Amino acid sequence: MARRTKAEAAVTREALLDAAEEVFLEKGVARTSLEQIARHADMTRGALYWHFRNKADLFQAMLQRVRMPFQELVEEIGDPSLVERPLEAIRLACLKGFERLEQPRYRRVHAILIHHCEVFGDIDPLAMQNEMAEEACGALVDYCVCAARLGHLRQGLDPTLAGELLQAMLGGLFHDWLRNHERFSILERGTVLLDTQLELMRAPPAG
Amino acid sequence: MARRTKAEAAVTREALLDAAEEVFLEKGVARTSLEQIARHADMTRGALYWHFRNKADLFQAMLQRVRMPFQELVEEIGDPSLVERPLEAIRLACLKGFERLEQPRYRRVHAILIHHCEVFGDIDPLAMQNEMAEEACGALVDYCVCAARLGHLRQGLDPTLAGELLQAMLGGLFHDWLRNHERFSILERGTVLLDTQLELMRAPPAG
DNA sequence: TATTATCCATACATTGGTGTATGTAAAAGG
DNA sequence: CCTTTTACATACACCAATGTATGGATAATA
Repeated sequence: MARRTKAEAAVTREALLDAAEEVFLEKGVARTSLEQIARHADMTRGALYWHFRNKADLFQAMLQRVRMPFQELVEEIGDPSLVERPLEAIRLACLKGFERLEQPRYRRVHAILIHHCEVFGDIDPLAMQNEMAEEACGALVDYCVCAARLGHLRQGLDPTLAGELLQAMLGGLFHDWLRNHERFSILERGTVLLDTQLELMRAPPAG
Repeated sequence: MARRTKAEAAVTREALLDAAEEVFLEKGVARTSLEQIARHADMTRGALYWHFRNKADLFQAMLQRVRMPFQELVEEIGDPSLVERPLEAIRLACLKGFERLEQPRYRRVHAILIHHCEVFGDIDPLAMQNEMAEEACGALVDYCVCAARLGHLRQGLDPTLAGELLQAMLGGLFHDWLRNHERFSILERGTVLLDTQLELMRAPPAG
């Protein structure tokens, strides 16, 4: 067969990553061979081994396409007045995250990372999950501490505990949804649950 | 070698299950061979294949030792007055669950099911997780509906949403703890988080 | 006590997957 | 236009794991 141009090669690489997402999600990472991925992309293992060193390398490249740190979500909103309304910042950032998660690529890759892969090679999925959770948790606690200083939190509610409650609730929702995304929309249910929880934690209007 | 007595054979079976727990948790289910499990129990694959048909059969037997349905926890408390205090029933049942999860066997097997195995053979871990989550969620919602009827829930708080919030929060805590149980005690942090959340959802004392 | 079934160890055949080596035709680059 | 490199396909050697077949020694049991 003829050699492909650079652009075509890039397309091939993306196609291999797309195929990896689909097959990983369906069969699990451990049970899918590189042969299955290659055939699913109408390629051979030769193409796969040219673009990636092995399965672990392919896996990391797949993750690289769906990075979504919590802080960036807040910054993307681009509303400077949110500094004075930390609870609203949490709300909008979470909604932005929900929306992004409903894109097939984000949903699939996160589902693979959390529910469809084990340790293999030099890949430790739990370490990656820990990193992401730490980032999100730390930010939420910080925002809650800030909210408490501004008197936005219900009296007597420890701000750290408030942040950890949010972290736990969002994490549980996240895991539950990724387990079977067809049961409900994370954007719809997430919005309702988040608003309810924030309402419980918010200081009642003065007067 | 000599044939073992029935009691010795039972001990062998348990030893194989214990070994499976430890190796599964350390290496992941997919990456551990039956040979590794057998050697870790000072046995050979011969013993393993005599007691279990294959890895999937061994896996199911391992799960069988740690069943913990939510309703049983409530019944085990054996306090009939809890019918009139559904929020307290939730609280005590969760605390009982936390305590049980700190036993190595429960912790290990649940960690394996949730974080260290993929689909294999006729085993679908996600389906099992779904079953357990459904049980717990349904019960929590029911208890919250009951609490609302008794006027124990904060005014304006939808009882179904309250139950789903609890479900999400507990699930998130559960997953987070199983990911790395050395970071904190689920009994301690779970108690604090649960009490905080219940306090937020409880109707303020009249008057 | 003779027989049978049990409990396991050992040995073997088979297979699916990996990594690499080699082939090759065209695109890049001068 | 010529050479080199690229972007794969094909082929091969290797290994680890599985399942089963067989062997053997004793507990169970009648």
